[in-house]
Amino acid sequence: MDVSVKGEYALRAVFDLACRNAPDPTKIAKIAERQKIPQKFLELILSQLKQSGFLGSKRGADGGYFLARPADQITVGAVLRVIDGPMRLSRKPIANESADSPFPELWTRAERALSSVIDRTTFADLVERWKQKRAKRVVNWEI
Amino acid sequence: MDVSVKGEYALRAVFDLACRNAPDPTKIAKIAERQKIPQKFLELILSQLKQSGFLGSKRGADGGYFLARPADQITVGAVLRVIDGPMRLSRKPIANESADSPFPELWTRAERALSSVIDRTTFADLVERWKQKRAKRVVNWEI
DNA sequence: ACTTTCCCTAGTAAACTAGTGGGGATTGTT
DNA sequence: AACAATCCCCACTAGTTTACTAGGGAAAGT
Repeated sequence: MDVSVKGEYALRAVFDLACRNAPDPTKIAKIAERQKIPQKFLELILSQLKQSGFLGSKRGADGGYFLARPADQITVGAVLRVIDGPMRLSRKPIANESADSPFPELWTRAERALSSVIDRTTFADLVERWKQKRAKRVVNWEI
Repeated sequence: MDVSVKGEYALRAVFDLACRNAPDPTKIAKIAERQKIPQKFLELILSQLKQSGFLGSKRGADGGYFLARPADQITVGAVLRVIDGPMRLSRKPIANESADSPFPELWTRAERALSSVIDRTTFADLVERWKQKRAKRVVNWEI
């Protein structure tokens, strides 16, 4: 029960776009190269992220992908959910399964806990934290 | 990224044993019947739970399985981990992958959140909550 | 026209999931 | 000692999912 490779690629791709928050599109090839993702596979993923409304695209000579809305309005959880499917601990109960079990309540608690992290973290947060971390490291190197 | 059927079976089996906290062993067939788990599959799971130290067993005419330690010392998380594998959001970094990414930190936060639920919930907790719930329901019916 | 890009459908090897089957080893009972 | 009940162990498998790859087609810039 971990995030799929595909899911991680999707996050890395969105993060890549969030870093350069330029409005001009970034080419698939560039993202693939920087993030070390098989290009054809990435095409698939980006297309899916577009269908889901996270990304926009432009085609032709200097086309590419770009964020469809500001980075502080895209959460890690939302991206993960469209790529990897709903991220629940419980599974859907089969037909006439007696729900007389202590687990459903446990699952909702667990899901809430998980959600409190991934649905409250936006890509803007990630970029900011990452920049601060880099800054810190540079300072330490200088000393 | 949800709990496998096998994982859920394991939890239900341990819960079943935790409910009747008798020291005398319970037969696989009984657990399978009560929890509606394919018997042969359950054998596999119980054996694995025994290898991992959660259960003990006795064989022969009236053998069966029993909890190897008190229910308040077995957590949901621990059981889930031995059956479904480590429950991390991150995946192991491949060889020389640059760890220069904002995700590892996010994953540890998410894992901690999840852990705060599943590693702090013991089967004793589950049994207690479940009994209270039943009691409540009965009272409501009576009124 | 021509190239560069995104776009779309399909296929596929390997791994994993959720089981099943067959028999052996132990233990309690007759 | 014979026997039945039970756990124990190893292998096998249909179906699904994962992580890709192949091969083109459509639009936009120059």
